[in-house]
Amino acid sequence: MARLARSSAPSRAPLSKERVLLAAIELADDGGIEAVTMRKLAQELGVEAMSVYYYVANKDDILDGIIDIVVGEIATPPTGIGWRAAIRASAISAHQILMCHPWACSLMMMPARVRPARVHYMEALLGCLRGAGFSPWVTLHAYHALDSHILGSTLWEIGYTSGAQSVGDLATTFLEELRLGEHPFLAEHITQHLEGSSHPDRSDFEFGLDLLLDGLERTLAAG
Amino acid sequence: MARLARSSAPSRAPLSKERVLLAAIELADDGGIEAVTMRKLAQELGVEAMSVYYYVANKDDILDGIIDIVVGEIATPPTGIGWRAAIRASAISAHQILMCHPWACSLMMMPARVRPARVHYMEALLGCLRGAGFSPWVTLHAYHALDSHILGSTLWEIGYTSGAQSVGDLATTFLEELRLGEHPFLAEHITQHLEGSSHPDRSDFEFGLDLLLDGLERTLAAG
DNA sequence: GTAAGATACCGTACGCTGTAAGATTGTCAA
DNA sequence: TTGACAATCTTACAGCGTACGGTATCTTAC
Repeated sequence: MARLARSSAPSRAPLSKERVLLAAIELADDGGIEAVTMRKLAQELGVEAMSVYYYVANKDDILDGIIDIVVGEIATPPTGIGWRAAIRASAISAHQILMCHPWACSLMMMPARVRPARVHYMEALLGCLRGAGFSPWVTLHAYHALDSHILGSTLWEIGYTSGAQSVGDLATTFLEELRLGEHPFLAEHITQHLEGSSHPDRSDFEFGLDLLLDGLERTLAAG
Repeated sequence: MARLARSSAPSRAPLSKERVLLAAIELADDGGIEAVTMRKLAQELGVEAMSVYYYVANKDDILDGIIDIVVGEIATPPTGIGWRAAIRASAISAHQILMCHPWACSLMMMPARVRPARVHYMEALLGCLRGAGFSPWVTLHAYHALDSHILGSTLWEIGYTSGAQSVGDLATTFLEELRLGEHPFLAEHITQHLEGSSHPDRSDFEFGLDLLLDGLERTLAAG
């Protein structure tokens, strides 16, 4: 009878840490990371707030968990296509994934948040660099340069694409508040952003990426 | 009499927006950005919480204000020493300033926070690039690549230097939780971080910076 | 001298947050 | 039937940003 009661009320699947984390991601995708509160999350799951704590230690555990799920979606550098193409593919994958979850970038910036999927990603990227013949020293810096570019550039892109309600609003804000007339180079820069992709072949992101890869390639050749 | 009463009670200087912001910076430097609450801030100023609102619109106004003060400390690219040396000097200045205010990096990542000092900084950097002969298109990407590197690398450095209470703690955490034995490249990477500066001449930060500058120099020559 | 108004600050209150502690219910084994 | 365990809920609390309105002091005009 009790068992039947449970199965006859399928409107609420049994909770699990995975279901909690997936609901949190959905909430964050919809309303930003500040929309992820324990009460809203519980409501989304058809449950009371404190019930969530049976599956997670605290809110930080949730944040750690959801960025690790996102990081897990990033393609690690594939083997057999050369280090440069492999790293390029992985970086572009990371950029794409992070653009789908605008909240993830700033969360990932906190270096404390290193969990299994990120460990796996880091290991793969570092291994790719070392395997390509880079010294441990160059590998250290190359990793950070790549990581910084991925997170930093994506963050800027998110800011420009999702931050403004309309192009007009943004332009007005800049013009009035920031006295853009007195800042011609900044005006040019913002115009470029507002006009969208500035180049047919290569995105903003890829330009900076190739700049780094070129530099690394030359470092490797100079050995 | 009343005027005398005020001047005879010099224990509390009159409030001002500047005093509020400076107190907020001090609070953030000491206890991280989460230590900056309206009540603690007011207490620091010898005042009640709501009094602060006479000088700032809301808490976001404070956050905007304090990062703009920090950005204002960054040296813009000096003139007369060539674009490369100028940008290098400015980037190193930014890195140093941001390392002194560990909370500032993640705050700056939010692209909404663009206020006068940052406008001035952006204009100077963009102008330096354009003046060096870079096209608007390359300048756009160069700016983002440099900005990403400054914020991203500094953020990593902050995480490694201020995040862990002790080297032992950190190593133990990684070893046990992240199964570092199964991740040799990551283990190598972390060891490099824990051993401190990996190169006598050039810091971690400068290596990635020079990688970018090299790439830009070549782009300019190939122009 | 006195009234009016501006300036600077404070008290109270509200709705929100994360979460500690303990009660309650459902399920199953002995 | 009894007890143990797992899963969930109830209640409560301290802290957060801040809306609203009050109060004391200073400035100015008449």
